[in-house]
Amino acid sequence: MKLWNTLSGQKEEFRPQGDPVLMYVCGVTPYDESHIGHAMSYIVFDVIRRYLEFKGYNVRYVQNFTDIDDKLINRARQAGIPVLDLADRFIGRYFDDMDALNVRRAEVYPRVSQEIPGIIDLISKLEQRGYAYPTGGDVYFRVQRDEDYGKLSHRTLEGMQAGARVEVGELKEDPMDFVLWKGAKPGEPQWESPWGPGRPGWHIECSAMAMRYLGPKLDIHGGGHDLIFPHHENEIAQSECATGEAPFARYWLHNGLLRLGEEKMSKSLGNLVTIDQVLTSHSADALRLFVLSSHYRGPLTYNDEALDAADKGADRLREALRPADRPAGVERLDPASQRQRFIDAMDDDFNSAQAVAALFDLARDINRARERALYLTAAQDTLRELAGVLGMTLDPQVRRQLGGVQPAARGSLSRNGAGDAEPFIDLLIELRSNLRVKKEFALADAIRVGLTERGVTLEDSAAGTTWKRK
RNA sequence: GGCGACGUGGCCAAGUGGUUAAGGCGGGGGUCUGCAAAACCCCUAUCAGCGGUUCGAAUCCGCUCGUCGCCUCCA
Repeated sequence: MKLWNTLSGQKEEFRPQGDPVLMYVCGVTPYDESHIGHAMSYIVFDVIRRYLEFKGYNVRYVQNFTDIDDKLINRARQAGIPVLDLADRFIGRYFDDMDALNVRRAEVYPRVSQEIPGIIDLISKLEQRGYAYPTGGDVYFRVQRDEDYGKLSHRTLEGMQAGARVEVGELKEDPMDFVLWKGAKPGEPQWESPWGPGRPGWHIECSAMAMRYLGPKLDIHGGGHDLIFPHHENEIAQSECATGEAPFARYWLHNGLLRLGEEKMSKSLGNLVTIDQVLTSHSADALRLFVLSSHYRGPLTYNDEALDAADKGADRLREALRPADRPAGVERLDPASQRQRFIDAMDDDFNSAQAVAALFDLARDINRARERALYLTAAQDTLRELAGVLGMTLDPQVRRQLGGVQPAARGSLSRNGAGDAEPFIDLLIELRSNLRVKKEFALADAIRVGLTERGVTLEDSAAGTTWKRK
């Protein structure tokens, strides 16, 4: 199994240190709703985790919440509520979204606000080793002392300082030095420390939390492409300088960024579509299919038409899981070759696009075999299993749930069906079936047309009539 | 300015030296069906442009054009 390592800039054979595989993925700063760029990232790492488990690894998966941060503090001030209350609120929303996307939970979700002692220890260690210095109430990391600084993002200090946007902080020894501890300002959350009251800087928390829950050497560290610099670069610097051990993480994995139109979707640009909004009109499987139909490292452009297409595709896969409508003969459809294609694709740096193609081909094989009355169950089990590795449920009920489902009601409705219309739809179908038996097709067709106009599509088969939302 | 990525059919998107360039969506034709829907079958590309390397390139190299990302908070 090979994966692309941002650190080396090439594909490498995956060799974890041991069992379980230690995996850390940077989480969100919970100051607002999550958007589909977040969905993309966490779907990608969810699939990576699921695939590792499929391959027989145990995975210890940790994801953080950065619940102390400038934006969070500002938002909380605007809203007139405590910072951690605001964080709690959006952490709750985050879990709702991830659950709706069928993203499996991490084993631990450490929060900065609860990890302060570990952070202070880490900064102290850096200070003792000469990698950190206090000044004006803050503590900075001394990049000049770290010979390897820039190795993840593949740039040099000289190259970065040539950038016009670097501002020289008056108290910093070097413009590229970054803050480990911020001195307290009035009205902000603060903790006591050897350098006076304050709060952690942005990058140190991930080092502290990753090391506390996974130890000084991770197998996989993941996040969005936009975290490579400065966040992950700084994480490496802090961690390796503090422990004296390298590498901090053996494999650095980064997903490409989601774009809306010609720009990256981001909170600061304000051009975002929330996960909640997308799931109002598209299934979670469709969103996953959309994300996984292209390679995780490349950029992906969101548009609603693409999601519509993904919905149709997801429907096609669901369709193949329908039970056989005739008794099967002795001949059996063997899914082994498509299964192998799927594995070969995923083994090659998680090439989910090709894996998805294998799934669609398997679906076609099943549909063909159905017409020839072959034994389908084994192949359908394989399709369900492999789709499951990609986190897709292919739940046949899903098509009934979309449309007219309000976001607020999503949580409850997603468990038990379409809501109020369902019994009436069933009644109309029963009526229509009776009319068809009597060959009163004009009336029967009128019912079908009427339902179609209201977004309900009927499908007749030997086994009876089924329906789904458009 | 520095570093990097990308440009494949109507749309989305795999493929990074060599049999017929995956797959999805869309479109056209057909089979099945009372008619539909679904499914199945057939058709729908020579890979931004130019030049080079090679027996052979979408795939390697150079240039041009275009798009995007990072260098500041960001998944």
